[in-house]
Amino acid sequence: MGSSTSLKKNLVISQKNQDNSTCHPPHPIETGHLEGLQKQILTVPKAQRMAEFFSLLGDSNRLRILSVLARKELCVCDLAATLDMSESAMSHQLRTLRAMRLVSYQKRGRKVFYRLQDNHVLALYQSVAEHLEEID
Amino acid sequence: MGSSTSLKKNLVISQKNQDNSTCHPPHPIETGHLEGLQKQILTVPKAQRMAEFFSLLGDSNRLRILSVLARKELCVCDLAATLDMSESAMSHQLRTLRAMRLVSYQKRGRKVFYRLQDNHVLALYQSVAEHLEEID
DNA sequence: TGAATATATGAAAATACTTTCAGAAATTAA
DNA sequence: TTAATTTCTGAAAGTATTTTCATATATTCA
Repeated sequence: MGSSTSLKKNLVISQKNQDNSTCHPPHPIETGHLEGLQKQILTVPKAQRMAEFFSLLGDSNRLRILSVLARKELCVCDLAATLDMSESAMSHQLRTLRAMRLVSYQKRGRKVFYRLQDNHVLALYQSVAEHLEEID
Repeated sequence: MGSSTSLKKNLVISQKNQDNSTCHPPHPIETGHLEGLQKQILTVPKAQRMAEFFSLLGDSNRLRILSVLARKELCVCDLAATLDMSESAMSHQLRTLRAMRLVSYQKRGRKVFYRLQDNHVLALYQSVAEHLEEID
């Protein structure tokens, strides 16, 4: 069982806007007051890695998969049945979760059982759940 | 200044797989042992709201915008210059951040200054930063 | 071994997201 | 008022992601 992922957007791309005239009616900005700022902000590579991680949680099917696995390890077909997804779609999603090490798996007979890799992710999404209740 | 957003994927869609034969070589699954599970998992609407939130953080430009605003409120054109994005792209991104109430803004003269709405988001992404350092 | 079951995979189709482009709207200054 | 500046907007273009479909691989059982 190999491994590969999607979520490429945040991995590689960069280097747009090579010429520094980013503003469309270009205006003479004195960037002096911005330089200090530029050194402190999230670097592009870090932002990309972080965004890749958040993107992983930015899909309701993946979140539901994680919420099921939080309670019980489960094989692919039961996951698919529980969440009303095709087994193929489930398999693709599990692959991306695997690639980011959010789940681990164990083969038993012809079934493959998936489980959460750790509880860090759960903590994270509980934190978001709270935030969402706050802003309502 | 109106408001509208993207990130539609997690908002509305559902109801795929209307027929219950989700498994491709359909197999007679006894769903009895899954019913308890289905009641406890994240509901689709909740998962969608949560995914929508994570998606918002799932873009490196948006994360960098937030990281800049964490230090200092800034107008659109300075944000654009700092992060090397076009002002139009910046404006579009700020709109989605506004729509999800992660940033607020204040108009002064012809400039519009954006700032973080609260520090909840920062806390969240610090938590992810830690996770990312762990798994390296 | 052959048939059935469970999962995985690549490619194409279906969707979704982000940026650019062209131009509108609002504000300021001359 | 006219010109310049700043931001916003809708639509199209460019890119990315997710699902489906067809098929491959692996395991079990008869």
